[in-house]
Order: sequence, then structure tokens, then C-alpha cells
Amino acid sequence: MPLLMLKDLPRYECLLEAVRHHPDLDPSACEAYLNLLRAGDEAYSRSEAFLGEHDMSPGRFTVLMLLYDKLSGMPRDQTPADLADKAGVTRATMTGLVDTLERDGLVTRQHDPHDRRMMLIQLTPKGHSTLEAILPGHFQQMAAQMAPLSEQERKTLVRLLNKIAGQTRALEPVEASPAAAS
Amino acid sequence: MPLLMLKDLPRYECLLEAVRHHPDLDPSACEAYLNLLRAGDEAYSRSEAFLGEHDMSPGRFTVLMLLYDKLSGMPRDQTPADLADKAGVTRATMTGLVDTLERDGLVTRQHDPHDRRMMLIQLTPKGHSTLEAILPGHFQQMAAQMAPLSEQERKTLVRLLNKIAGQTRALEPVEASPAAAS
DNA sequence: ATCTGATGATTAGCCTCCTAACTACACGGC
DNA sequence: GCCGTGTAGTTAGGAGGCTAATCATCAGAT
Repeated sequence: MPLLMLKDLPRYECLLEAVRHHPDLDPSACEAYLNLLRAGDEAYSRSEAFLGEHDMSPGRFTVLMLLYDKLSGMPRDQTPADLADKAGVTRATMTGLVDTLERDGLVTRQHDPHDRRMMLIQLTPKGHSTLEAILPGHFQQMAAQMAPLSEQERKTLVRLLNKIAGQTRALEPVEASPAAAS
Repeated sequence: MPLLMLKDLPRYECLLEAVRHHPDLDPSACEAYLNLLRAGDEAYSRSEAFLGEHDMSPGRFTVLMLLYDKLSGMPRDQTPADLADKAGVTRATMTGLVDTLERDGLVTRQHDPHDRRMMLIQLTPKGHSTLEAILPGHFQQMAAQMAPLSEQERKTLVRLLNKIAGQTRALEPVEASPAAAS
């Protein structure tokens, strides 16, 4: 998410000042929200840059991880629909990701023998070794970014983030006012 | 940041298991990292959906906010370069954002009388009223998403997120190994 | 046996952002 | 006064996501 947050967040005094004109503004909520977006964006951008050094995009990396068995314990091949669902993208997007991975020889596509509508995607040896070449650095990136936090602080952070994520999902139906439904 | 994180994050036991194969994996760091990305992404997506109802994108909204004086206390017009810098996008991207906003009549472009290289972007009355129509709902969105957190928890969250963001910026030069510099 | 509806994958076209190349203008040395 | 250098803004082209429409296949009803 490259945008919506400013490079320099407004100071808290400015938020307090702004409440006078905008009674709906909750200063502490706004501050927490903006900091969440910024921290998430910076962490994401950094991983994206790291993956980019290995000719890898976040999307393609996610697909390889889903096909990689050592972490998840599910060694079998998966369909594009499964992968799209787990990765949180549309099937159309997954088609494009698999196209690129197949072109680079990291995965193969095969028809499911029992249902010819479905494809089975599997990791090639090259895909496997490519992933294992990237993973140590990826894990080190995560560890380095979280290094300033103690174990206790990490647990607290996860707890607070889960409260927010749960709330966000609970609110989900965002379409209330048919304002610009064109 | 639509991708890189899974819809369902791996359980903590799986991470502990995975350490056996990947000594670089720090389970608590990984868990905190994945939760940060997911919470940030969900909050962002929700705001994006809300803005979309008003024919507004995060980028265009950010530009309007930067030109809006009541929050920042800087009433004067700004150049595209300023705006790009504050919004954290390239100047080329800012050109596109201003193009759209100008087409919709929300901002105007004028040449700086003292330096004809520069443009001055200013909010039109229509831009002003459009923004003020969106802001209350936007602030309510933020408040609703942060509602489960107490004031104390919000302060803790901001403190922890700032530690991470500071660390991420400190690590910044990500290009260490010329692996796939093609 | 065939038609109908559902499901999986793909294609086509759009939006937003990016980098890189280009144009227009300002300023300082000669 | 002219020319090279630097700066502001724009244009052109690419990557990655999305939605909507299309094609292929299966499964069940007639």
C-alpha cells in the first residue's frame, strides 16, 4: 500500500487542534491508525525490495511458499483456485503469477487426471532450490526488523494487532451509502 | 500491499516446527511480522474501499489532504514536487494524480509567477467541499477500527510500531548482495 | 443420451503506481 | 549576451493487481 499515509505523520498537537473542526476525529485512534499503516508499508516495501534482488515479487514468492512443503506439512500439489484462495488474490491474478513462474521453470502445470477442468501446480526442483536460496535472507529480514522488540513486546504487539484485525473483519460490509455507485 | 501475506497465517506450532529446517527463522519475529502486514493491509483495504465509494483513491485523497489547510496550518498552495515529497510518491505519479483531480475540478494548476518552471496547485471550492463531505466518514472508519483498543493500548501500540519503523529505516540500504542484478 | 447449470481456468481491458527519457525554464561563468 | 548545468514537470512504457466476460469440463435431471 504505497499511499494514503504521509511521509511525516502529523504531530499529535495538530490532531488535537483539528478536533475543533472535525468532531468525528479521535486523535488517539488516528495516531494509532496512521502509525499502523506506515509501519506495515515500510516493512512490506523492505521485503519487496529484498525479494526484487532475487527476481522475485511478493506474489510469486507467496505462491512458491504455498507449494513448499517443509513449512506447512501438506506435500501435495494444489490447484490455482486453492492457491488464489490461500494467497488472498483472484483466480485471474493467480493465472498470471503461475504463468510467470512456469515460464521461469519454477513450477509446472498439469491437468488433474480425475477432473480435466482443474490444473495441478507443482514446484520443480529449480523452484525448490530457488526458494531455499531466498528463505534464509528473508527470515533474517524479518528478524532484523523485529529485533528492537523483546519477546514480551512481540506478544503484546500480536495481541493488539489481532484485536484490530478482528474488528476490521467484523465491520467488513463497508458499502452502506450508495453515494457514487455510478 | 495486497500480497506477501497469507489469508490464514501459519499457526505458531508450525513456525516452531519449521525452525528445525530453517535456523534463521525467528518464530516470534515472524509471527509479529506477519500480523503487522496483515493488520496493515486490512486497515488499508478498508479505507480504500470507503474512499472508493466517493470516487476517490488513496492517492488523490492524500493530495487533497495535503492541500487542505485546517489540519496542517499551512494555507498556501504547493508545488507538485512538494506534494510528491510529502506524499511519498514520485513526481511522475503526482502529475497523474493532479491530472485526474484537475479534470474533476477539485484542484487547479497555475504557473508560479516568479519561476515559470514551477506549478502551483490549489484546492478549488469544489475540492474543499468534496473533502469535507468525505472526512467525517473517514474519521469514523479510523475510530471504528481502533475501537477495541483502550487509550493505554493505543499508546503502547504506537510505541511498538515506532520502534519497528525506526529500525526499518535504520536498516534501509537493502542492497547488499548483487545476486540477481541482471 | 442429452441438455442445463455449476465450477475451474483463462483472457481482455482497466487502474494505480513505478522508472527512464524528455521538454521547459533559471542561473552562473565566460 | 550566450552556454552549460541543474531543476520542475510531463510523457512513454512496464509491472502487478482487479473485474467482467469467455471457454472447457463435470454432474445431475429429463
